[in-house]
Amino acid sequence: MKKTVLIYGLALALLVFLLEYFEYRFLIREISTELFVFIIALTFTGLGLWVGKKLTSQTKIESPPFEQNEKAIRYLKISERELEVLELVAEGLSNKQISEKLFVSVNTTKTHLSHLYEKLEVKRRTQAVEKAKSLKLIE
Amino acid sequence: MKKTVLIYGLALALLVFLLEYFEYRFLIREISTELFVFIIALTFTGLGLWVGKKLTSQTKIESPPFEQNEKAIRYLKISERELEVLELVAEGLSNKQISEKLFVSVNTTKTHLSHLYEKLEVKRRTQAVEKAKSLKLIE
DNA sequence: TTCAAAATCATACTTTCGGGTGATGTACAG
DNA sequence: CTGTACATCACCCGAAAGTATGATTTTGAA
Repeated sequence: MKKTVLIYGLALALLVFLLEYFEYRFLIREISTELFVFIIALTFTGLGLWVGKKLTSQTKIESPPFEQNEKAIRYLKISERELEVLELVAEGLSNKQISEKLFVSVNTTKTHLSHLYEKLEVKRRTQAVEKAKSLKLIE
Repeated sequence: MKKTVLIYGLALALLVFLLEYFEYRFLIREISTELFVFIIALTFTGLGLWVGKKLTSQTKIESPPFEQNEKAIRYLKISERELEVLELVAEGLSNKQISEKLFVSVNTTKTHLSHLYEKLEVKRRTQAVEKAKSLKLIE
């Protein structure tokens, strides 16, 4: 942002001096003054647009890139592994599929899930996913 | 947008003519040419910035208030009742709870769900919810 | 080292889901 | 009137999910 302003300032200064240097030699006397003014106006309009775009494009946020609510995770004492299971549940995987992905037994997955249900105060996987999403624990 | 461009064009034209009219009378001879150029540059930079802002501010959308994809619902031949069940499933309710809410038997709910799974080409309720949300069938 | 939390797994049991099939009633278009 | 779509319900069966309890191992902090 500061860089943009600096570049713009330099460009402006340079142009002013160039114009000043050439003004009586070629431009002003050969082309009409109105055209001269028009060219300057157009040039700086372009520059203004460009700068405006530069300045706003950084402010404009397309789609918030998902900020995981780590505070909530810590507060609810949800462990790494439990969060992994939760993410896979949210993808619609069955306990069996989750177990295969994580290289553990189905029993382990079920244990993790039970703990998750307690911590999230829910009874079913669908509710867990809903709550986790609303709390931004997962995407 | 078109209005903005029009206003901008008129302003530009007007300014050019004004400057042309006054150029030899007062400005050019009294103030230095470099200052003259500078003022024009600054003015049109401002205009450029303003126009740029006008053009981009309309593109920015705050938060789309959820537009149900009715075309998809029709295309997938999902019935009213099925959609109701789907919404309740998405809220994390069990088949039993859904049945009680809709005053039907669990069997009916299960039948609706079976049809939904076929139409959505999924196997489980969690996947159905995921797909339905991505297709904007439900919120 | 000791203690606690986390991760792992097991066994047993209950509940819920989902698939398959078929039946009935209604409403609506052709 | 007849076929089609929809909604309703039932029964059965197997798979998946969830509960309860207990055990072992790992890990990291006190």
